[in-house]
Amino acid sequence: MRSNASFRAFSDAELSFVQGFKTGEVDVKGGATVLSDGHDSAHLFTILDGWAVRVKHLDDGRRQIINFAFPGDFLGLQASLFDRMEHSVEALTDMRLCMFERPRLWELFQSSPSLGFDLTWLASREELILSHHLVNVGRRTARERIAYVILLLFERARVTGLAAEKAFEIPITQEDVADLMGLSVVHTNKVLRQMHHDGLLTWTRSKIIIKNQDALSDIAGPIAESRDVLRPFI
Amino acid sequence: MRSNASFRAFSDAELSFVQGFKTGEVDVKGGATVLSDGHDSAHLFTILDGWAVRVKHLDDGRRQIINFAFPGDFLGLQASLFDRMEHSVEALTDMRLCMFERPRLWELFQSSPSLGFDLTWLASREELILSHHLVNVGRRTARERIAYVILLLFERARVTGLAAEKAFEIPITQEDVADLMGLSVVHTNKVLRQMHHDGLLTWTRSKIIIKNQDALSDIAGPIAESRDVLRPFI
DNA sequence: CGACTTGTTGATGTACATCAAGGTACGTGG
DNA sequence: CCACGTACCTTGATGTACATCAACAAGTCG
Repeated sequence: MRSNASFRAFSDAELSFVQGFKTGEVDVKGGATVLSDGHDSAHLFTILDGWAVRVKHLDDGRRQIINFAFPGDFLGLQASLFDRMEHSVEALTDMRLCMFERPRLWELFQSSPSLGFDLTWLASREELILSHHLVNVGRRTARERIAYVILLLFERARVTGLAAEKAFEIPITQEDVADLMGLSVVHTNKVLRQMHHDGLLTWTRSKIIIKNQDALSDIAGPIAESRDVLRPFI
Repeated sequence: MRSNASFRAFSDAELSFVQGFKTGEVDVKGGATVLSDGHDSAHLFTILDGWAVRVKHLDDGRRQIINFAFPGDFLGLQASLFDRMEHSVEALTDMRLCMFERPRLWELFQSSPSLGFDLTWLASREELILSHHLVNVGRRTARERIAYVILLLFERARVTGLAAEKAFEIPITQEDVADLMGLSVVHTNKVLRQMHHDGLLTWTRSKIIIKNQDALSDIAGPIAESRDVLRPFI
């Protein structure tokens, strides 16, 4: 874990505390539901490996992805603070999770201010990303939204180590992009084809190649600029 | 402040700490910009009185409201954690703010775990609300979205003490609703007129009367259910 | 091998945006 | 007090970016 570049360095004191706080690791199969809407959870998780989505299913089948979740992200905080999930978390790939006991969350704040601070940092950062999604879905065209998502995924894949120079593999379908950005699959596909035709990128069966990053950035706009500060440990 | 029902009870220790942490109060005129996009801020605020919006202005004039902000809400956390605002905060009404020094944020976590915990709670709750907005804007019809906002505002006005039984005054225009829910003003107005015609509500110049709350709730769906837990002090 | 998932494409439909015009309240200066 | 501007709301006509429907192609999997 220490070797993973997406975590910040942490002190020995923090390390020993985290070791005590942690109750084990779990493996989850791709496609499984990690946390489910409407339920509570006795555990908190941080992602050690694998990708997930936080997703809201409406009763009539409509589906909105709230955000992707990557290694280093924290899962289940809402269930802990509000006694109930308001969305589900579903594994996109096989995952490895670090598990904590929920009742000890309060203990964490008392014993380790720095880790408490990190938690606030994570929650605030997640909120920042959701505000970006909201701006995109609310006020930007399909082309802008999709360029934004592509760059977002590219950035994340790079950090996670899935990406080569300009090409990367992702466990994401076009339907996922559509459900994140409030579009239909069909329209998403058409925009993607158009972008392909314009020489911006290639998307073939979960492999994406960026052909013209500058042009994509222009379309995506300043909101896509990475605010990728060093991420806290937890 | 203690008398305001939207804050939780707090201990004497917390009280004295907060008194020390606080550097003063500020009054802000309605319409003023409290925090501006792209800038940093040397201060953090909690809202003692008045309403605001957190809003993103795109270069071509498009405008997305990220959320409303009410008494008890915390402003400027993002600027503190990420050294830069990614949206502006604009006062809708005259406001009274409680001001803190940003460098002392870290001190807060060290001295008072309970207040640190509250901060995480607030950040997580804001994230929860943004996820609701995202689901609405991404996957629900104009009518659903607007019913959702009406009930949201009604709930907030009640807590803030602006609302009578079924009628309330708000410092919000139809344009604000449109910009929150990713709609045009014109279409928002048409839906509102239709709702009026259907006997659901009346909206006349910043005064709203709920005529049929059950029907509105049905349209708004379960997402509008208030998750209104007791709010922490800070 | 069929069943299923994912991607692709064209035809058609519609929920929304945009444009244009006017109406009502309220403020402000003469 | 009136003339004027301005902010907000209202309504109809027109346009379009998107959704929906339908069909098929190409993997992939048990």
